[in-house]
Amino acid sequence: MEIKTAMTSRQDLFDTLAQVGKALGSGHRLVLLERIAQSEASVEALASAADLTVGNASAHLQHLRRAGLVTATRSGKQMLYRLTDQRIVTLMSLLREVAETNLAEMERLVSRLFANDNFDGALEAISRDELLAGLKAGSVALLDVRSEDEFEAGHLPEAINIPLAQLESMLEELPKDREIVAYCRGPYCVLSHEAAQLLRKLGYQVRRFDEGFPEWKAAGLPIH
Amino acid sequence: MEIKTAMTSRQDLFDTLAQVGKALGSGHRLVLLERIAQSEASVEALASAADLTVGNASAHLQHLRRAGLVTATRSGKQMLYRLTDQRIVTLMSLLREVAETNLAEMERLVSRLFANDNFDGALEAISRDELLAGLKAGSVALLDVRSEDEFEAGHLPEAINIPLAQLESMLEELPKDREIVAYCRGPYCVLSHEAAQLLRKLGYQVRRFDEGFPEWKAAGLPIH
DNA sequence: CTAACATTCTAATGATTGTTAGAATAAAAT
DNA sequence: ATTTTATTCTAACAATCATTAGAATGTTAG
Repeated sequence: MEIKTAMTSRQDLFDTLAQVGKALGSGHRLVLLERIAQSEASVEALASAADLTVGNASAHLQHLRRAGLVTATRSGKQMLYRLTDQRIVTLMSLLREVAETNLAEMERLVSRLFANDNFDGALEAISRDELLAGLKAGSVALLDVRSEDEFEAGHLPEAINIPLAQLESMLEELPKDREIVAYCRGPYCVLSHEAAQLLRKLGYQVRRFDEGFPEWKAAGLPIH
Repeated sequence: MEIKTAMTSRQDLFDTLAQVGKALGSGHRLVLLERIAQSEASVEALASAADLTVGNASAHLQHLRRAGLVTATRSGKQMLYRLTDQRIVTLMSLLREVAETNLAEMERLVSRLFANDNFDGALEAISRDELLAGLKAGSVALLDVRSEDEFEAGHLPEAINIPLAQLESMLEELPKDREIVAYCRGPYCVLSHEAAQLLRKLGYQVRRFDEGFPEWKAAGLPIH
């Protein structure tokens, strides 16, 4: 009898832990989390980022909320969702690493996502350590190609912001004397990739950062 | 059209990533993983550890396998399952930390699991850093209260193994001159807790380690 | 070759989850 | 007060998942 209650409370504990796992067990929710990690955002903004109906997005957000991954506060008519905890970014990075290491399909999907990268490896990514070294040496300029509100909510130091859609018409903003490093939301965000491709076609020295703003912030590096 | 294919391959990628999340989204699978993290084990052993029928355990193990978290090799009539990757232990630790930080219910469940700890805080746990310091100073003796085969498959350096069930009849094995630190499978394993309680009742100087063997190993610390 | 054993597969069941459309709620603007 | 806007809730349905019992597969021992 004693043993049985011990067993069930142990199982209850793992079931509760599993709630957090379950929250990470939906592609739609992972996309929502990736977007929330950039900046707090309204249900409508999140629904559009994840390509969901508002009702459905709201339901997924409740799910994330029950799992303790996000919190919501009201601001006027809107509810703004944010991550409860920077460790959630680390959790997602680790999930990604484990998946990339152990699931053969991931490799195929990643290369399909970045499929138009057919410029003989020129669009190779730059790692966090290389980027830090380049920034210290003053040899690279940072370009943030996310939307303005994501940029406003936080960005890498010294970065300039040109959302991808406006890039071609705002080339004069770019420095000519340094290599440009473009970044965006994270490893599976295509914005920096497309920016790098466009700029390279136009003759710029450019690479993309292989992570994004949330990973930089979660690593405790300085932000603005 | 181009955008649509980009969108779907992006969604496919997150869906595949979500497979790993889903694998972590079941209490039964988390219990299986905790046990597998101790040592490779047969389906029957795993089923019994998680209190499942063999068929059901097998189905869950297939699920974990498809998610890339475990691999299986045949040894005679048995299939032996093991973790693909030490990072999975880290992933579970992070899951636990996030859950404990952000889910109020976790606290209640943890304290219920260790409910008979009513010895005025005497059974307080010792952290990894304190343990390392104590080992270096030679002031603590390590006691592994897991089963023999888990111990054989790997244990903390200098630890002696007395499975909990035999502890009371093997007290002469314990050193009298040092504080004893008991450990077992991990933070949610009750074995070390019950051992510490028993020994304390018998007058020993004893605490429990607040993690377990898998976390120690995943941290890259030396094992035997 | 046959028997015994460990595991996986299959089919059927109930339980849980994802999704949509539309009603209900809550705050802000007219 | 009424309307508009943003979000959540409800009910319903389809899809997926967990579980069991039993058949099928593969391996070892006699």
